[in-house]
This record gives sequence, C-alpha cells and structure tokens, in this order.
Amino acid sequence: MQTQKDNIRQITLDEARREFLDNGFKDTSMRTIAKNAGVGLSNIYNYFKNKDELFLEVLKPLLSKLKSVMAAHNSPENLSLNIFESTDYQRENIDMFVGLVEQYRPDLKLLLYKAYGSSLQDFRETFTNESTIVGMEYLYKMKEKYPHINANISEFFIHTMSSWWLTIMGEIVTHNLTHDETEQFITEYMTFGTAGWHKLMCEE
Amino acid sequence: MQTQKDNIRQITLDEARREFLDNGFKDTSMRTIAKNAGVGLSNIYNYFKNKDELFLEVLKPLLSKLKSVMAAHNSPENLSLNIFESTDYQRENIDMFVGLVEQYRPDLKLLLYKAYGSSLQDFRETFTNESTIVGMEYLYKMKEKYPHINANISEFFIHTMSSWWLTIMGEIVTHNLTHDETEQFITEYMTFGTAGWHKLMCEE
Amino acid sequence: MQTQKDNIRQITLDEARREFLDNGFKDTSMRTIAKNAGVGLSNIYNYFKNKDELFLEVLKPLLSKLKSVMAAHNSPENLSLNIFESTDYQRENIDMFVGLVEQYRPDLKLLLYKAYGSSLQDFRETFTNESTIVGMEYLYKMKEKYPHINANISEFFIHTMSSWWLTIMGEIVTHNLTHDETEQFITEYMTFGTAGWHKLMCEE
Amino acid sequence: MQTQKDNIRQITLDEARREFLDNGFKDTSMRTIAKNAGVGLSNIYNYFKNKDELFLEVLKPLLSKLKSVMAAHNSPENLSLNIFESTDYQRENIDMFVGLVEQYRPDLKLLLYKAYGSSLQDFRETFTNESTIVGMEYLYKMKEKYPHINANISEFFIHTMSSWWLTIMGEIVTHNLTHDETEQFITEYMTFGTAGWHKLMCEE
DNA sequence: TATGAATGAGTCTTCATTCAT
DNA sequence: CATGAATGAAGACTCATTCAT
Repeated sequence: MQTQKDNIRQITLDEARREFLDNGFKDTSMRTIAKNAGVGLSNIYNYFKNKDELFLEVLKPLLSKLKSVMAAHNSPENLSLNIFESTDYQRENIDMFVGLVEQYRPDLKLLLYKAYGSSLQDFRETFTNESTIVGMEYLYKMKEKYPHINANISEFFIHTMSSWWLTIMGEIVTHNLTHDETEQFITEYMTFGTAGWHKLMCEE
Repeated sequence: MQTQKDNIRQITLDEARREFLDNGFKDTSMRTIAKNAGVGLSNIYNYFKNKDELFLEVLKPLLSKLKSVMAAHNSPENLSLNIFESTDYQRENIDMFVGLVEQYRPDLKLLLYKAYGSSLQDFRETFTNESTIVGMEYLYKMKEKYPHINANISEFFIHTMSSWWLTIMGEIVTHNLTHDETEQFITEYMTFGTAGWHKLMCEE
Repeated sequence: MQTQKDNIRQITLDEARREFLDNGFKDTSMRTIAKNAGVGLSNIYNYFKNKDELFLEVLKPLLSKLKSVMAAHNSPENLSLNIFESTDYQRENIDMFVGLVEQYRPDLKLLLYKAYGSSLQDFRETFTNESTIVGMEYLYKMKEKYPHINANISEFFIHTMSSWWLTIMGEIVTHNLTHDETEQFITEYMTFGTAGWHKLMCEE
Repeated sequence: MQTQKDNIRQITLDEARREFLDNGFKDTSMRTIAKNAGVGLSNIYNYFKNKDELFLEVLKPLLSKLKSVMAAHNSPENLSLNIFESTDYQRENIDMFVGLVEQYRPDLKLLLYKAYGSSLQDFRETFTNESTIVGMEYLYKMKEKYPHINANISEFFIHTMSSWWLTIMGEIVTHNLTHDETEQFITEYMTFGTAGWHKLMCEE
C-alpha cells in the first residue's frame, strides 16, 4: 500500500515533532518515530537524510522566522529615542513577539530545551552571539544620531540582554499564561526595561 | 596497586567532573571515567549507587551553596527600601555572587549546561520556581513594611527575573571576563536593575 | 527529460564501471550508481536483472576477449620448438598481451581486484584452472611432435604458471609503466621464462 | 555462568577464524560469530575493540612470522652466487617455505583471499612493495660483491617476482598437494627459477 | 519505459549495570 | 574492597530489490 508522498512526509514530521518534544532529540529513536507514524523505518530515510536533518526540517519554519525577526531589528525606523516613549513601537514589537510565541510554542520548546545532541544543540549560544552583534551595531547607530547618549555599554552587557531575551521567550513558552497575565507581564517588562535603558543611556 | 579508600572516591569524583564537563552527563560513559581514573569499573559502584548519584555527588558542594544563598536572600536585614540606594548592600550581594562564580565555575557549567539526561536536568526550572516563591515572599514582607509601594507585580514577572539571574550566572561562567570587565558589567547591571525595580515598585 | 533507451543503458554501464572501480563491487550501491548516472534507481532493473548482472555486463567485452585469447593459445602454428628461439612469435604474443592490457586496463582492475561479492569473485581461480587444462594439452601435443622433450611436468606447476600470468597482468595493470619500462620488463620476462622452460623441457 | 578469560578469548578467535574463512571478513557478522561461539555479542567487545581488531588478532601469529621471514631474506650468508648451485641453501629456503604453508594454511587463505573490507585488504600490495625493496637491496649488495653480474634489472621485474612469490604461496595453500606432488613442484620451481635468474644475471 | 516509495532484514557498536570470584 | 566478565537491550543507518502507478 502506497500513501502519497506529501502525506508521509508530513506524518513523519508531525510524529517526529511530538516525539522530540516528549523525549528530546537524543532520547528519541528513529524506530519509535517510524512505528508511531506507521511508516517503515528505512522509508523515512527516503525523505530525510538522517535524524539530524529530520530535526532541522521540523524546526525549519521557526528558524527562518527567527532569522527574519533578527534582521528586522536593525531597520532605520527603529533608530529613534522615541522608542523609549513610543508605546506604539513597543506595542508592535511586543505583539510580534507574542505572536511568534503563540504560533511556534512547541517548536520553541524543542529548539530551546530539547535539542541536545542535535546540530542545534548550541543554538542558544549562537543566536545570542549574533544578537549581540546586532545590538552593538544598533547602539553605534544610535550614538551617531544622538551624540549626547551614553553608548559606552559593555558588549557583555548587551550579550546578557540578548540572552535574557531568549530566557524570557523560553519562560513564556513553558508557562501557559492567560491573556490577562500576558498583558500584565508585558507591561511590567516594558516598564522595567525602559527605565533601565533610559537610566543607562541618558543619565549616566 | 591498591589505592586507599578515600583516594579512590576522590579520584573518581575528580575524573568524573572532568569527563562530564567535556562531554556532558549523557555522553560520558562510566567506562571512560573508570579507565581514566584508573579505577575498576564495577568498583565505582561500591562508592556511588549509579551514574546519576555520581553526578549528584560531584555537584553536592555547589548545590548546598546555592541552597544557602537562597535562604539568605530573605533575611530580615535585607528588608529595607534602602537597598535601592545602599550601594553597600548591593555591593555585598554582588561580591557574594561573583565569589560564588569564581569558586564554582566548572560546577556551574556542569549544572547549567551539561546536566542533560541526569536527574538535575531540570535544575534550572526547579531552582527558578523556588526562587520565585522566595521572591514573592520577599515582596509581601516589603509591602507589609512599606505599605505605599506597589507590590502588585505578577508572579510570572518574578519568575522571569529569577530565571534571568541564572541566565546571567551562566553567561558569566561561560565567558571569562577580566576584572575590569566584571566591574563594568556589575555597574551596568545594578544601574539597569535598580532603575527598573524602582520604577516598578515606587512610581506606578 | 527522457534519455533514449540505448543511452540509458550505456550511461548506466559507464557510471557503474566508474563506481565499481572506485569502491569495488560489494561497496558500490545501486543507489549511488543511479544517482550519479541520473537514472531512476528502479529503472536500472529494466535493463539489468540485478547488480551482479550489471557487473557482468560491464565486463562482458573483456571476458570474451580473454576467452578468445585462451582459444588461440592452442592453435597448431604455435606447436613448434622454434618458439624458444623465434623472437617473432614471442614478440607477437607479447604485443597481444600488452595491447590487451592497454585496451582493458580499468576492466582488468575491476575483474582482478574489485570483484569481491560478485559472481566473478572467483574468476582468477576459474580462469587459472581453464588455462591449466589448455596448458597441459599444449604440453601433450608438443610431446607428440617432439618426443625427446621432457613433458613430465606436474599439473600444479602449469597451474602455477597460469596463475603467474594473471599476476603479471595484474601488476602491469596496476602500475602505469612508461613505454621503456614496459620494454625492459618484457625483455627480462622473456629471458627469464625462456631459460626456465628450456631448462625444464630440454635438459632434464 | 562465567567462563575463564582465556577460554572465551580463544573460543572467540577460533570461531572467528572459521567464520572468516567460510564467508570472508566482510560477509561475516559479529552476531554470527557470537552465536556460534556461544559468547554474548557485546561480551566480545570486552576482548576485542572491534571487528577489524578481531581479524588482526586472528592473523597476528602469521603476520609476525611473515615479518621475520622477510627480515631473514637479506642476511649476509645468503649473499653468494653459490646459491645458484647450493642445493643446501635452496632446500633450506624451500623447507621454511613449505613449513610456513603447512603451519598457517587457513590463516594464509584468510590473509590472501578473505580480507576484503578489513584493514588487511591491501596486504598483498603492501607486502609486495616491501619485498621489492628488500629484493632491490639484495641485488645491490650482490653487485657489490660480484661486480661482473648484471644487476641492471628493473624494479618492476623484482616487483613482479615478489608478487609471484605470494601467488605461489596462495596456490599451494589453496590446493592440497600430496608429499610427492609437493616435491616434484619444488624441483620444477627451482629448476625453472634458477635457470631464469642465472640467465638474467650472468649471461646478459 | 520510468519513477519514487516501500520493504524487511541486516550492519557494527555502545551502554549502564550486575554477577561471580 | 576490588575486579574483569557478562548481559541484553538499544542505537542509527544501509542495502538490493520489488511494488504501484
């Protein structure tokens, strides 16, 4: 009996996602995926080169989304001190953030907590490093535009903030907040962060 | 050649730490530990019940240190709004923090990044949860003492901040900062955090 | 894009030869052949019954050439003691030999060194056995014609000489001799062999 | 139930030899060896690092014997033109040769015909190359001692003769000659070879 | 003819732990 | 206390070939 191509591929991906989520990349066996997906073990290898590629394929949509998010961060319209006051900008930013979380919740869990043993094992570190570079560039551009601000902020602090971003993402993904809880958290987070950055950049 | 009892135990622990650090809990094999430690494989089981307990034993000192740190956080002398201004208190707090990192750097790496597969795999989550409880209690007590402050802060936000703490710890452990870099970072961190908390608790 | 029938057959054969040469029969997979030849895997089975037959088909030209060479060996005009002196005959013989090597170098490598796992795995043995029979017959006929020669040579010695022939073929195929090197070798080989045979058949 | 160390090791080696002989290295599975030897599959890995090492261990005695044989070839007492006449020397040489074959018959088959896939796959080539070097050195030393001989013999010819040596060894190992057959063959071989070498080195 | 999907048995190797001595 | 042997299940992946279309 032959099932259609796409069907099998999708079934395998779905089952793999479930299995990876339950047991993590390393503790998930191809055998189990095959059995639970109702697909012949060796047949999986007609669709995916190996276990790692299967994992990557599961996370592909999320990964490209993240890439585009990071690219957007540095766009010119964000280069304004307004952002400390502009609730609009912040709101927009946050909505994107929350949307991303809601759309990719399981995949984010996978990526952040279950990737041990895969080639994405060090994604957090990699992503943080890249974010840090982006963050530093942002800082320099701001300094050019607003020479009076304090841009003498250590790379490591930026690094830390980038890492924080992922931490928060991870926490949100892990805990299922109600809508109100989410709203309150975001307000707090914005209040806290805005005050912090303002102090750091404008009053030192 | 026989080695004395305590020696064996210690040698095993040391070699296990090294091996776990290099390859992570899951990818470290008892065989390798035994071979590199020069100890008979099955003899290890005379000192430690199993691989997991060996791992726990390696991390025991760090774990109890962390426990005491958390306990101290809630002590009465910390219950003062002064802490927002008192550089002394903050300084002291930070020094403890830095001291801890310097003393337990490898163990912290182990605990935060290499524990996959062990019973400490979820330490980060567990610890964050406990920290959150402590943090909430602290908040209530502060509210009792200073009724005018805003203590209406979401548990999830506290949770997030606790998690942040571990994130920062992890970053410091991972990157070997010079003394000056550490100083600058701490200053930035304090500035940022103090402003944030102040805004959140006193001006809302 | 469809390729014409004969094309596909030939392309497959060529790619198979290349692959077999690189990795040997056993370590070459049908998948690889198909992929590199740009032919559908299962389509190969429309042209060749199985992997073994594909291998046989690759070597078919060489095999029939070898068969004819062996047949020629026993022809009447060769039945002369002159051959020990007649450089002409020897020369002709050698030239055929060298020509064969130059024309079929890769196929000879295939047949002699890369056939493990195929039905030609024991070709060397088979061919040697047949050659031995031919050689023995040759010897008898010579004895009939020249009764004074010593034809009491063991079958095993003939066998050994037949095997030697293949060995030398293999060596020549493996090492890429220059023209001069080939010439010198042939001279040496003829000198050595002629002296040996002469001693064995005429002076004992 | 625990069997003694050496027992198991030996049983495994014996069974492995048998299996390798029957099916060749590549087509012998560790599972089969384990089953037929009555040893736990994974237990084999307590004695041998992997399949290849098991194979090497089976052939170890033969390999060191061959090494010593080659080393002896160049010894000073062999440096004499007498050897063309001295039946003693030749006899001794041949006896060693035959003894070696009789003692190591199965192992020689293994090494020469069944090693495909193992690290000894190219033993024949390797050994021939080394033999060639030894042979060339021998030739030079002879030339020094007997300046009138013709030492202008191509390396490739020597190579071919070294290869021949292995070929003959292989043939003898494969065919079970009676004592008389062996004697006759040796005589023929010596007659043939001596005449050949003599012609090549002394009359050209 | 041509295709990609499907099969199912097979490969070597590793592991934490326990057993017998 | 110490040891090396033993266990049994599990791991990812490959293969030649056939099936359904």
